[in-house]
Amino acid sequence: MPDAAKQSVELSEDQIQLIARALADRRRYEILKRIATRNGATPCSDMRECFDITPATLSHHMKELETAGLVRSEKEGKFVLYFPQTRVLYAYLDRLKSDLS
Amino acid sequence: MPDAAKQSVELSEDQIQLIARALADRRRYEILKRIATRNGATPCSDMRECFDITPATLSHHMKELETAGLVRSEKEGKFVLYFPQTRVLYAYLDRLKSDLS
DNA sequence: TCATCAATTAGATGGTTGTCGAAGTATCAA
DNA sequence: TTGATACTTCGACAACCATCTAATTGATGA
Repeated sequence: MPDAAKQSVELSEDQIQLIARALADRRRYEILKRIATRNGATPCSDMRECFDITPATLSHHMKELETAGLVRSEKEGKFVLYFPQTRVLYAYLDRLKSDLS
Repeated sequence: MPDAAKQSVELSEDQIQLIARALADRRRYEILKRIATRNGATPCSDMRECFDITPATLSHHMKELETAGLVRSEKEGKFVLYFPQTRVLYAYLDRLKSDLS
């Protein structure tokens, strides 16, 4: 785990729910999995090919993931790149652990 | 963490989704939190008082939590007791960690 | 400038789900 | 046996959400 991922992040109750709901959709889960395991930039186009999904639907899901704080986006010309926000994921895991065990 | 919680549990893709969806509702999250932190039996009646909730709605949520495998129930006369299934929660956390980081 | 490609937004639709009241089932005590 | 209590199931309703098509914005290259 890189140092950046160890920095603690404060998650509000609302963000906890946003994250939980973001993870509760199968497609979003798979998309996030892909972005997370890449550990670098994932272009939007990459996912369109991979998931047999409409651009509109993909855009919707990406917004959900970004609103939840699980990914960050950057524009690169006419493309969009996505980066996993590992700190937020770890903060969520820590929160689940401390709330539910 | 008790030994029982360390035993690994195999979670199917479907169960992953069931758990994620179970956690995605605020009320269910609070209910589970209460059951989990008790670390023993939590009577159904206990939650009715605590959460200002209709019996029907509570019953619905408990079924969701139980179907997801996050709690186990036992009938005690006319009461129902709930027990946290810590192993399942930990299996879910492990899964998130390995899938998403 | 114009055509093209990438992605977002708008609007519509169908399916899912959280909620409740009412009826049903099960248990216990008098 | 009767009544009360604890919970479940049923049926309905409203809100939410994933999905799509079509229209829009924005950037690139010819």
